Amino acid sequence: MNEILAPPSPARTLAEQVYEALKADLLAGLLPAGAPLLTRDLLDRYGCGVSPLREALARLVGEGMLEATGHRGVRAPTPSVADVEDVYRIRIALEREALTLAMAHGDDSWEAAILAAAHRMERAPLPEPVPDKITAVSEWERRHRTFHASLIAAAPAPRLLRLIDKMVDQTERYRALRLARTEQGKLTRDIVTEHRALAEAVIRRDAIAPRLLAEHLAHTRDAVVAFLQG
Amino acid sequence: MNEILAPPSPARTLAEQVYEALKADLLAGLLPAGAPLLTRDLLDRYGCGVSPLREALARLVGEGMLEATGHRGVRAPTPSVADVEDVYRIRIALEREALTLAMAHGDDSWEAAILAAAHRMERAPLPEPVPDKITAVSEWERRHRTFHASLIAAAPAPRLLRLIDKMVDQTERYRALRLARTEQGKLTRDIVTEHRALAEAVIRRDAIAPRLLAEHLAHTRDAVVAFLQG
DNA sequence: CGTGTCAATATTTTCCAAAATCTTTTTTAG
DNA sequence: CTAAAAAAGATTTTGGAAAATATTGACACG
Repeated sequence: MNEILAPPSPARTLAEQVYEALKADLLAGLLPAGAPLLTRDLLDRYGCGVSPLREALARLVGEGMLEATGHRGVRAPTPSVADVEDVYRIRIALEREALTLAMAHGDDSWEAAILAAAHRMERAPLPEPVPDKITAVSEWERRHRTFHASLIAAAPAPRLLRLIDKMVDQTERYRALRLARTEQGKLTRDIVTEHRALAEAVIRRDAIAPRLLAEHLAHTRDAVVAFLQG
Repeated sequence: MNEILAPPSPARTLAEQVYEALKADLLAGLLPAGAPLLTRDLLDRYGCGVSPLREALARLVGEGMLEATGHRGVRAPTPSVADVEDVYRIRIALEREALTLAMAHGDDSWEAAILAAAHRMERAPLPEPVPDKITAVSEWERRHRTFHASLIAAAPAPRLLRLIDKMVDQTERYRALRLARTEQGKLTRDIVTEHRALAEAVIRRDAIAPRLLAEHLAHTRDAVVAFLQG
Protein backbone atom coordinates (compact mmCIF):
# COMPACT_ATOMS: atom_id res chain seq x y z
CA MET A 1 0.00 0.00 0.00
CA ASN A 2 1.28 3.40 -0.90
CA GLU A 3 1.56 5.59 2.15
CA ILE A 4 1.86 8.69 0.03
CA LEU A 5 -1.81 8.48 -0.80
CA ALA A 6 -2.79 8.70 2.83
CA PRO A 7 -4.42 11.96 3.95
CA PRO A 8 -1.65 14.54 4.00
CA SER A 9 -2.48 15.99 7.34
CA PRO A 10 -3.71 13.67 10.06
CA ALA A 11 -1.52 15.67 12.41
CA ARG A 12 -4.24 16.92 14.67
CA THR A 13 -3.18 19.58 17.05
CA LEU A 14 -4.23 19.57 20.67
CA ALA A 15 -6.09 22.82 20.23
CA GLU A 16 -8.21 21.23 17.49
CA GLN A 17 -9.12 18.29 19.68
CA VAL A 18 -10.11 20.56 22.52
CA TYR A 19 -12.07 22.68 20.03
CA GLU A 20 -14.04 19.66 18.90
CA ALA A 21 -14.67 18.37 22.37
CA LEU A 22 -15.75 21.79 23.56
CA LYS A 23 -18.05 22.25 20.60
CA ALA A 24 -19.62 18.85 21.13
CA ASP A 25 -20.22 19.61 24.80
CA LEU A 26 -21.67 22.97 23.92
CA LEU A 27 -24.08 21.48 21.38
CA ALA A 28 -25.06 18.75 23.80
CA GLY A 29 -25.91 21.42 26.35
CA LEU A 30 -23.42 20.05 28.84
CA LEU A 31 -21.99 23.45 29.68
CA PRO A 32 -24.04 26.03 31.56
CA ALA A 33 -25.38 28.80 29.31
CA GLY A 34 -25.37 32.40 30.40
CA ALA A 35 -22.76 32.09 33.12
CA PRO A 36 -19.09 32.65 32.30
CA LEU A 37 -17.03 29.54 31.68
CA LEU A 38 -14.25 29.25 34.23
CA THR A 39 -10.81 28.71 32.75
CA ARG A 40 -9.77 26.52 35.65
CA ASP A 41 -12.71 24.19 35.19
CA LEU A 42 -12.18 23.86 31.47
CA LEU A 43 -8.47 23.28 31.93
CA ASP A 44 -9.36 20.49 34.27
CA ARG A 45 -12.14 19.09 32.09
CA TYR A 46 -10.10 18.85 28.92
CA GLY A 47 -6.77 18.20 30.54
CA CYS A 48 -4.59 20.59 28.60
CA GLY A 49 -2.56 23.73 29.05
CA VAL A 50 -3.82 27.26 28.81
CA SER A 51 -2.79 27.88 25.21
CA PRO A 52 -4.75 25.15 23.43
CA LEU A 53 -7.82 25.90 25.51
CA ARG A 54 -7.75 29.61 24.75
CA GLU A 55 -7.26 28.93 21.09
CA ALA A 56 -10.24 26.61 21.02
CA LEU A 57 -12.32 29.22 22.79
CA ALA A 58 -11.22 31.96 20.41
CA ARG A 59 -12.20 29.84 17.46
CA LEU A 60 -15.62 29.17 18.90
CA VAL A 61 -16.04 32.88 19.51
CA GLY A 62 -15.23 33.41 15.85
CA GLU A 63 -17.93 30.94 14.96
CA GLY A 64 -20.47 32.74 17.09
CA MET A 65 -20.81 29.79 19.40
CA LEU A 66 -19.48 31.68 22.39
CA GLU A 67 -19.47 35.31 23.40
CA ALA A 68 -16.33 36.97 24.72
CA THR A 69 -16.19 40.07 26.88
CA GLY A 70 -13.16 42.17 27.69
CA HIS A 71 -11.28 40.70 30.60
CA ARG A 72 -14.29 38.76 31.71
CA GLY A 73 -13.90 35.53 29.82
CA VAL A 74 -16.39 33.78 27.61
CA ARG A 75 -19.90 32.45 28.03
CA ALA A 76 -22.40 30.41 26.08
CA PRO A 77 -25.30 32.59 24.90
CA THR A 78 -28.65 31.83 26.51
CA PRO A 79 -31.30 30.27 24.27
CA SER A 80 -34.40 32.30 23.51
CA VAL A 81 -37.44 32.18 21.27
CA ALA A 82 -36.16 35.16 19.29
CA ASP A 83 -32.86 33.37 18.71
CA VAL A 84 -34.57 30.21 17.52
CA GLU A 85 -36.55 32.21 15.01
CA ASP A 86 -33.45 34.09 13.96
CA VAL A 87 -31.47 30.92 13.34
CA TYR A 88 -34.25 29.11 11.50
CA ARG A 89 -34.89 32.11 9.30
CA ILE A 90 -31.29 31.93 8.18
CA ARG A 91 -31.43 28.17 7.74
CA ILE A 92 -34.53 28.36 5.60
CA ALA A 93 -33.13 31.05 3.33
CA LEU A 94 -29.84 29.24 2.87
CA GLU A 95 -31.14 25.69 2.52
CA ARG A 96 -33.71 26.77 -0.05
CA GLU A 97 -30.95 28.26 -2.10
CA ALA A 98 -28.72 25.22 -1.67
CA LEU A 99 -31.48 22.80 -2.60
CA THR A 100 -32.31 24.69 -5.76
CA LEU A 101 -28.65 24.60 -6.71
CA ALA A 102 -28.28 20.93 -5.88
CA MET A 103 -31.35 20.01 -7.95
CA ALA A 104 -29.81 21.78 -10.91
CA HIS A 105 -26.41 20.12 -10.57
CA GLY A 106 -27.09 16.75 -8.95
CA ASP A 107 -26.40 13.55 -10.84
CA ASP A 108 -27.37 9.91 -10.44
CA SER A 109 -25.09 9.17 -7.52
CA TRP A 110 -26.44 12.20 -5.69
CA GLU A 111 -29.97 10.83 -6.12
CA ALA A 112 -28.84 7.43 -4.97
CA ALA A 113 -27.26 8.92 -1.86
CA ILE A 114 -30.52 10.67 -1.00
CA LEU A 115 -32.52 7.47 -1.33
CA ALA A 116 -29.98 5.58 0.76
CA ALA A 117 -29.98 8.22 3.48
CA ALA A 118 -33.79 8.32 3.50
CA HIS A 119 -33.95 4.56 3.87
CA ARG A 120 -31.44 4.51 6.72
CA MET A 121 -33.39 7.22 8.49
CA GLU A 122 -36.71 5.43 8.12
CA ARG A 123 -35.23 2.24 9.52
CA ALA A 124 -33.84 3.82 12.67
CA PRO A 125 -36.25 4.00 15.61
CA LEU A 126 -37.47 7.48 16.46
CA PRO A 127 -35.93 8.68 19.72
CA GLU A 128 -38.10 8.57 22.81
CA PRO A 129 -38.36 11.99 24.37
CA VAL A 130 -37.53 11.85 28.06
CA PRO A 131 -38.78 14.89 29.99
CA ASP A 132 -36.17 17.06 31.72
CA LYS A 133 -33.30 14.86 30.79
CA ILE A 134 -30.41 15.43 28.46
CA THR A 135 -30.09 12.34 26.34
CA ALA A 136 -27.28 11.41 24.00
CA VAL A 137 -27.65 12.05 20.30
CA SER A 138 -29.69 9.15 18.98
CA GLU A 139 -28.93 7.15 15.89
CA TRP A 140 -32.08 8.51 14.25
CA GLU A 141 -30.93 12.06 14.80
CA ARG A 142 -27.56 11.33 13.26
CA ARG A 143 -29.24 9.79 10.20
CA HIS A 144 -31.74 12.62 10.03
CA ARG A 145 -28.94 15.13 9.81
CA THR A 146 -27.17 13.02 7.20
CA PHE A 147 -30.36 12.89 5.15
CA HIS A 148 -30.72 16.64 5.13
CA ALA A 149 -27.08 17.05 4.22
CA SER A 150 -27.48 14.60 1.34
CA LEU A 151 -30.26 16.69 -0.20
CA ILE A 152 -28.02 19.69 -0.75
CA ALA A 153 -24.69 17.89 -1.12
CA ALA A 154 -24.66 18.38 -4.89
CA ALA A 155 -24.65 22.17 -4.67
CA PRO A 156 -21.32 23.43 -6.02
CA ALA A 157 -21.02 26.05 -3.29
CA PRO A 158 -18.62 25.07 -0.53
CA ARG A 159 -19.10 28.21 1.50
CA LEU A 160 -22.87 27.89 1.39
CA LEU A 161 -22.71 24.29 2.55
CA ARG A 162 -20.27 25.11 5.34
CA LEU A 163 -22.47 27.94 6.50
CA ILE A 164 -25.53 25.74 6.54
CA ASP A 165 -23.64 23.16 8.55
CA LYS A 166 -22.82 25.84 11.07
CA MET A 167 -26.44 26.90 11.33
CA VAL A 168 -27.54 23.30 11.76
CA ASP A 169 -25.05 23.10 14.61
CA GLN A 170 -26.77 26.07 16.19
CA THR A 171 -30.16 24.41 15.98
CA GLU A 172 -28.65 21.26 17.45
CA ARG A 173 -28.53 23.07 20.75
CA TYR A 174 -32.29 22.82 20.80
CA ARG A 175 -32.11 19.17 19.86
CA ALA A 176 -33.43 17.84 23.11
CA LEU A 177 -36.51 19.97 22.62
CA ARG A 178 -37.11 19.09 19.05
CA LEU A 179 -39.02 15.89 19.41
CA ALA A 180 -40.41 16.44 22.85
CA ARG A 181 -43.82 17.65 23.92
CA THR A 182 -45.79 16.21 21.09
CA GLU A 183 -48.05 13.25 20.82
CA GLN A 184 -45.79 10.45 19.82
CA GLY A 185 -48.12 8.80 17.33
CA LYS A 186 -49.06 11.83 15.31
CA LEU A 187 -45.55 13.17 15.37
CA THR A 188 -43.89 10.15 13.84
CA ARG A 189 -46.42 9.90 11.03
CA ASP A 190 -46.00 13.51 10.05
CA ILE A 191 -42.24 13.44 10.15
CA VAL A 192 -41.90 10.31 8.09
CA THR A 193 -44.38 11.58 5.53
CA GLU A 194 -42.76 14.96 5.26
CA HIS A 195 -39.35 13.51 4.65
CA ARG A 196 -40.51 11.00 2.11
CA ALA A 197 -42.47 13.60 0.14
CA LEU A 198 -39.46 15.89 0.24
CA ALA A 199 -37.03 13.27 -1.04
CA GLU A 200 -39.32 12.29 -3.88
CA ALA A 201 -39.97 15.85 -4.97
CA VAL A 202 -36.25 16.58 -4.96
CA ILE A 203 -35.37 13.58 -7.09
CA ARG A 204 -38.06 14.23 -9.67
CA ARG A 205 -36.81 17.85 -9.77
CA ASP A 206 -40.18 19.17 -8.77
CA ALA A 207 -40.05 22.94 -8.37
CA ILE A 208 -42.03 22.72 -5.14
CA ALA A 209 -39.23 20.87 -3.38
CA PRO A 210 -37.54 24.00 -1.98
CA ARG A 211 -40.88 25.13 -0.62
CA LEU A 212 -41.46 21.73 0.98
CA LEU A 213 -38.07 21.97 2.63
CA ALA A 214 -38.83 25.48 3.89
CA GLU A 215 -42.14 24.29 5.33
CA HIS A 216 -40.50 21.29 6.94
CA LEU A 217 -37.99 23.52 8.67
CA ALA A 218 -40.72 25.94 9.68
CA HIS A 219 -42.62 23.09 11.32
CA THR A 220 -39.56 22.08 13.29
CA ARG A 221 -39.04 25.68 14.33
CA ASP A 222 -42.64 25.98 15.47
CA ALA A 223 -42.30 22.85 17.57
CA VAL A 224 -39.20 24.20 19.27
CA VAL A 225 -40.80 27.59 19.85
CA ALA A 226 -43.94 26.00 21.25
CA PHE A 227 -41.83 23.98 23.63
CA LEU A 228 -39.81 26.97 24.80
CA GLN A 229 -42.99 28.93 25.46
CA GLY A 230 -44.96 26.10 27.04
CA MET B 1 -21.67 63.14 33.94
CA ASN B 2 -22.46 59.72 35.24
CA GLU B 3 -19.61 57.34 34.59
CA ILE B 4 -21.77 54.34 35.32
CA LEU B 5 -23.60 54.84 32.05
CA ALA B 6 -20.40 54.50 30.07
CA PRO B 7 -19.98 51.27 28.10
CA PRO B 8 -19.32 48.57 30.69
CA SER B 9 -16.41 47.03 28.90
CA PRO B 10 -13.95 49.33 27.19
CA ALA B 11 -11.23 47.00 28.47
CA ARG B 12 -9.92 45.89 25.14
CA THR B 13 -7.56 43.00 25.28
CA LEU B 14 -4.40 42.84 23.23
CA ALA B 15 -5.69 39.83 21.33
CA GLU B 16 -8.76 41.79 20.26
CA GLN B 17 -6.67 44.65 18.93
CA VAL B 18 -4.47 42.30 16.97
CA TYR B 19 -7.60 40.57 15.70
CA GLU B 20 -8.99 43.82 14.38
CA ALA B 21 -5.73 44.94 12.81
CA LEU B 22 -5.23 41.55 11.20
CA LYS B 23 -8.76 41.50 9.86
CA ALA B 24 -8.41 44.99 8.44
CA ASP B 25 -5.15 44.06 6.72
CA LEU B 26 -6.72 40.91 5.37
CA LEU B 27 -9.70 42.78 3.94
CA ALA B 28 -7.44 45.42 2.47
CA GLY B 29 -5.50 42.69 0.73
CA LEU B 30 -2.27 43.66 2.46
CA LEU B 31 -1.36 40.10 3.35
CA PRO B 32 -0.36 37.59 0.67
CA ALA B 33 -3.14 35.12 -0.16
CA GLY B 34 -2.42 31.46 -0.71
CA ALA B 35 0.94 31.33 1.00
CA PRO B 36 1.17 30.48 4.70
CA LEU B 37 1.45 33.41 7.07
CA LEU B 38 4.71 33.24 8.99
CA THR B 39 4.34 33.58 12.73
CA ARG B 40 7.60 35.46 13.00
CA ASP B 41 6.52 38.10 10.48
CA LEU B 42 3.15 38.61 12.11
CA LEU B 43 4.71 38.81 15.56
CA ASP B 44 6.94 41.51 14.21
CA ARG B 45 4.19 43.32 12.32
CA TYR B 46 1.77 43.58 15.20
CA GLY B 47 4.35 43.81 17.95
CA CYS B 48 2.92 41.35 20.42
CA GLY B 49 3.66 37.99 21.98
CA VAL B 50 2.71 34.60 20.62
CA SER B 51 -0.49 34.12 22.61
CA PRO B 52 -2.48 37.18 21.49
CA LEU B 53 -1.46 36.59 17.90
CA ARG B 54 -2.50 32.96 17.92
CA GLU B 55 -5.77 33.84 19.54
CA ALA B 56 -6.49 36.42 16.88
CA LEU B 57 -5.65 33.90 14.19
CA ALA B 58 -7.85 31.23 15.74
CA ARG B 59 -10.76 33.64 15.85
CA LEU B 60 -10.30 34.52 12.20
CA VAL B 61 -10.19 30.83 11.37
CA GLY B 62 -13.49 30.47 13.18
CA GLU B 63 -14.90 33.26 11.05
CA GLY B 64 -13.74 31.55 7.87
CA MET B 65 -11.37 34.37 7.06
CA LEU B 66 -8.31 32.15 7.32
CA GLU B 67 -7.67 28.48 6.79
CA ALA B 68 -5.66 26.44 9.26
CA THR B 69 -3.85 23.20 8.55
CA GLY B 70 -2.41 20.79 11.06
CA HIS B 71 1.02 21.85 12.13
CA ARG B 72 1.44 24.01 9.09
CA GLY B 73 0.03 27.32 10.19
CA VAL B 74 -2.64 29.43 8.57
CA ARG B 75 -3.12 31.05 5.20
CA ALA B 76 -5.51 33.44 3.53
CA PRO B 77 -7.68 31.64 0.96
CA THR B 78 -7.01 32.60 -2.64
CA PRO B 79 -9.78 34.49 -4.42
CA SER B 80 -11.56 32.78 -7.30
CA VAL B 81 -14.56 33.25 -9.53
CA ALA B 82 -16.31 30.32 -7.90
CA ASP B 83 -15.78 31.86 -4.49
CA VAL B 84 -17.14 35.23 -5.57
CA GLU B 85 -20.28 33.54 -6.85
CA ASP B 86 -20.52 31.47 -3.69
CA VAL B 87 -20.30 34.52 -1.44
CA TYR B 88 -22.69 36.65 -3.44
CA ARG B 89 -25.23 33.86 -3.59
CA ILE B 90 -25.26 33.81 0.19
CA ARG B 91 -25.41 37.59 0.42
CA ILE B 92 -28.36 37.77 -1.95
CA ALA B 93 -30.34 35.12 -0.11
CA LEU B 94 -29.69 36.68 3.28
CA GLU B 95 -30.11 40.34 2.35
CA ARG B 96 -33.38 39.62 0.58
CA GLU B 97 -34.67 38.04 3.74
CA ALA B 98 -33.38 40.85 5.91
CA LEU B 99 -34.86 43.55 3.68
CA THR B 100 -38.28 41.90 3.69
CA LEU B 101 -38.12 41.77 7.48
CA ALA B 102 -36.94 45.34 7.80
CA MET B 103 -39.72 46.61 5.54
CA ALA B 104 -42.25 44.89 7.76
CA HIS B 105 -40.82 46.26 11.00
CA GLY B 106 -39.20 49.58 10.09
CA ASP B 107 -40.56 52.83 11.49
CA ASP B 108 -40.16 56.51 10.67
CA SER B 109 -36.66 56.89 12.03
CA TRP B 110 -35.54 53.87 10.01
CA GLU B 111 -36.85 55.51 6.87
CA ALA B 112 -35.16 58.76 7.82
CA ALA B 113 -31.85 56.96 8.32
CA ILE B 114 -32.11 55.43 4.85
CA LEU B 115 -32.74 58.79 3.24
CA ALA B 116 -29.88 60.35 5.17
CA ALA B 117 -27.48 57.56 4.21
CA ALA B 118 -28.55 57.77 0.57
CA HIS B 119 -27.97 61.49 0.53
CA ARG B 120 -24.53 61.20 2.10
CA MET B 121 -23.61 58.54 -0.42
CA GLU B 122 -24.77 60.61 -3.38
CA ARG B 123 -22.75 63.59 -2.20
CA ALA B 124 -19.47 61.73 -1.87
CA PRO B 125 -17.36 61.58 -5.04
CA LEU B 126 -17.15 58.16 -6.64
CA PRO B 127 -13.71 56.63 -6.19
CA GLU B 128 -11.37 56.75 -9.16
CA PRO B 129 -10.20 53.27 -10.05
CA VAL B 130 -6.44 53.14 -10.31
CA PRO B 131 -5.20 50.09 -12.24
CA ASP B 132 -3.01 47.62 -10.41
CA LYS B 133 -2.89 49.63 -7.25
CA ILE B 134 -4.35 48.98 -3.85
CA THR B 135 -6.01 52.16 -2.75
CA ALA B 136 -7.36 53.00 0.67
CA VAL B 137 -11.07 52.61 1.34
CA SER B 138 -12.69 55.72 -0.05
CA GLU B 139 -15.26 57.84 1.68
CA TRP B 140 -17.83 56.83 -0.93
CA GLU B 141 -17.25 53.17 -0.21
CA ARG B 142 -17.72 53.73 3.51
CA ARG B 143 -20.96 55.56 2.88
CA HIS B 144 -22.07 52.95 0.37
CA ARG B 145 -21.69 50.24 2.96
CA THR B 146 -23.50 52.36 5.53
CA PHE B 147 -26.37 52.86 3.09
CA HIS B 148 -26.79 49.15 2.52
CA ALA B 149 -26.64 48.50 6.24
CA SER B 150 -29.32 51.14 6.84
CA LEU B 151 -31.75 49.36 4.52
CA ILE B 152 -31.87 46.25 6.65
CA ALA B 153 -31.12 47.80 10.03
CA ALA B 154 -34.75 47.53 11.12
CA ALA B 155 -34.83 43.75 10.85
CA PRO B 156 -35.26 42.31 14.35
CA ALA B 157 -32.78 39.51 13.69
CA PRO B 158 -29.38 40.15 15.24
CA ARG B 159 -27.82 36.94 13.98
CA LEU B 160 -28.98 37.55 10.45
CA LEU B 161 -27.55 41.06 10.48
CA ARG B 162 -24.24 39.88 11.95
CA LEU B 163 -23.98 37.17 9.34
CA ILE B 164 -24.66 39.61 6.53
CA ASP B 165 -22.01 41.89 7.92
CA LYS B 166 -19.56 39.02 7.79
CA MET B 167 -20.45 38.23 4.20
CA VAL B 168 -20.05 41.88 3.25
CA ASP B 169 -16.61 41.69 4.81
CA GLN B 170 -15.83 38.80 2.53
CA THR B 171 -16.88 40.73 -0.56
CA GLU B 172 -14.78 43.64 0.67
CA ARG B 173 -11.73 41.64 -0.28
CA TYR B 174 -12.76 42.21 -3.88
CA ARG B 175 -13.32 45.86 -3.21
CA ALA B 176 -10.47 47.10 -5.34
CA LEU B 177 -12.01 45.28 -8.26
CA ARG B 178 -15.54 46.40 -7.74
CA LEU B 179 -15.50 49.72 -9.49
CA ALA B 180 -12.64 49.09 -11.84
CA ARG B 181 -12.70 48.13 -15.51
CA THR B 182 -15.86 49.89 -16.48
CA GLU B 183 -16.55 53.03 -18.38
CA GLN B 184 -16.61 55.68 -15.75
CA GLY B 185 -19.54 57.67 -17.15
CA LYS B 186 -21.95 54.81 -17.62
CA LEU B 187 -20.98 53.22 -14.36
CA THR B 188 -21.74 56.20 -12.18
CA ARG B 189 -25.12 56.79 -13.74
CA ASP B 190 -26.23 53.21 -13.28
CA ILE B 191 -25.04 52.98 -9.72
CA VAL B 192 -26.67 56.19 -8.62
CA THR B 193 -29.92 55.26 -10.32
CA GLU B 194 -29.98 51.77 -8.90
CA HIS B 195 -29.47 52.99 -5.37
CA ARG B 196 -32.03 55.72 -5.60
CA ALA B 197 -34.68 53.41 -7.05
CA LEU B 198 -33.92 50.88 -4.35
CA ALA B 199 -34.22 53.36 -1.50
CA GLU B 200 -37.51 54.69 -2.81
CA ALA B 201 -39.01 51.25 -3.32
CA VAL B 202 -38.01 50.24 0.19
CA ILE B 203 -39.54 53.28 1.81
CA ARG B 204 -42.82 52.99 -0.03
CA ARG B 205 -42.85 49.32 0.98
CA ASP B 206 -42.97 48.21 -2.62
CA ALA B 207 -42.85 44.42 -2.83
CA ILE B 208 -40.32 44.60 -5.66
CA ALA B 209 -37.68 46.12 -3.38
CA PRO B 210 -36.10 42.79 -2.36
CA ARG B 211 -35.85 41.85 -6.00
CA LEU B 212 -34.22 45.19 -6.83
CA LEU B 213 -31.70 44.58 -4.08
CA ALA B 214 -30.98 41.09 -5.39
CA GLU B 215 -30.46 42.44 -8.89
CA HIS B 216 -28.23 45.20 -7.62
CA LEU B 217 -26.02 42.69 -5.85
CA ALA B 218 -26.02 40.44 -8.91
CA HIS B 219 -24.78 43.34 -11.02
CA THR B 220 -21.94 43.98 -8.62
CA ARG B 221 -21.10 40.29 -8.62
CA ASP B 222 -21.05 40.21 -12.43
CA ALA B 223 -18.70 43.18 -12.52
CA VAL B 224 -16.30 41.47 -10.13
CA VAL B 225 -16.47 38.19 -12.03
CA ALA B 226 -15.90 39.96 -15.34
CA PHE B 227 -12.85 41.65 -13.89
CA LEU B 228 -11.43 38.43 -12.48
CA GLN B 229 -11.87 36.70 -15.83
CA GLY B 230 -10.68 39.58 -17.99
C1' DC C 1 -28.22 51.14 57.97
C1' DG C 2 -26.64 52.31 53.60
C1' DT C 3 -22.55 53.81 50.78
C1' DG C 4 -18.20 54.42 49.06
C1' DT C 5 -13.15 53.19 49.49
C1' DC C 6 -9.55 50.15 49.81
C1' DA C 7 -7.29 45.88 50.37
C1' DA C 8 -7.49 40.80 49.42
C1' DT C 9 -8.59 37.28 46.34
C1' DA C 10 -9.75 35.15 42.07
C1' DT C 11 -9.56 35.12 37.11
C1' DT C 12 -8.15 36.29 32.82
C1' DT C 13 -4.46 37.58 29.79
C1' DT C 14 0.31 37.73 28.26
C1' DC C 15 5.14 36.51 27.73
C1' DC C 16 8.54 33.22 26.91
C1' DA C 17 11.08 29.08 26.59
C1' DA C 18 10.71 24.02 25.90
C1' DA C 19 8.64 20.40 23.09
C1' DA C 20 6.72 18.63 18.90
C1' DT C 21 6.25 18.74 14.10
C1' DC C 22 7.34 19.92 9.47
C1' DT C 23 10.85 21.24 5.75
C1' DT C 24 15.19 21.29 3.71
C1' DT C 25 19.72 19.58 3.17
C1' DT C 26 23.05 16.17 3.45
C1' DT C 27 24.45 11.58 3.49
C1' DT C 28 24.27 6.81 2.23
C1' DA C 29 22.95 2.72 -0.27
C1' DG C 30 21.68 0.56 -4.49
C1' DC D 1 23.18 8.97 -10.87
C1' DT D 2 18.74 8.14 -8.37
C1' DA D 3 16.16 7.29 -4.33
C1' DA D 4 15.62 6.44 0.31
C1' DA D 5 17.31 7.61 5.05
C1' DA D 6 19.19 10.58 8.34
C1' DA D 7 20.45 14.87 10.14
C1' DA D 8 20.01 19.80 10.57
C1' DG D 9 17.26 23.75 10.54
C1' DA D 10 13.03 26.29 10.71
C1' DT D 11 8.28 26.75 12.29
C1' DT D 12 4.42 25.74 14.80
C1' DT D 13 2.48 24.32 19.12
C1' DT D 14 2.29 23.80 24.12
C1' DG D 15 2.91 24.41 29.27
C1' DG D 16 3.50 27.25 33.01
C1' DA D 17 4.83 31.36 35.47
C1' DA D 18 4.31 36.44 35.67
C1' DA D 19 1.48 40.53 34.78
C1' DA D 20 -2.91 42.83 34.27
C1' DT D 21 -7.59 43.16 35.25
C1' DA D 22 -11.88 42.08 37.55
C1' DT D 23 -14.45 40.60 41.69
C1' DT D 24 -15.25 40.04 46.43
C1' DG D 25 -15.16 41.30 51.16
C1' DA D 26 -13.88 44.27 54.98
C1' DC D 27 -13.92 48.62 56.86
C1' DA D 28 -14.69 53.43 57.73
C1' DC D 29 -17.79 57.21 57.17
C1' DG D 30 -22.09 59.75 56.75
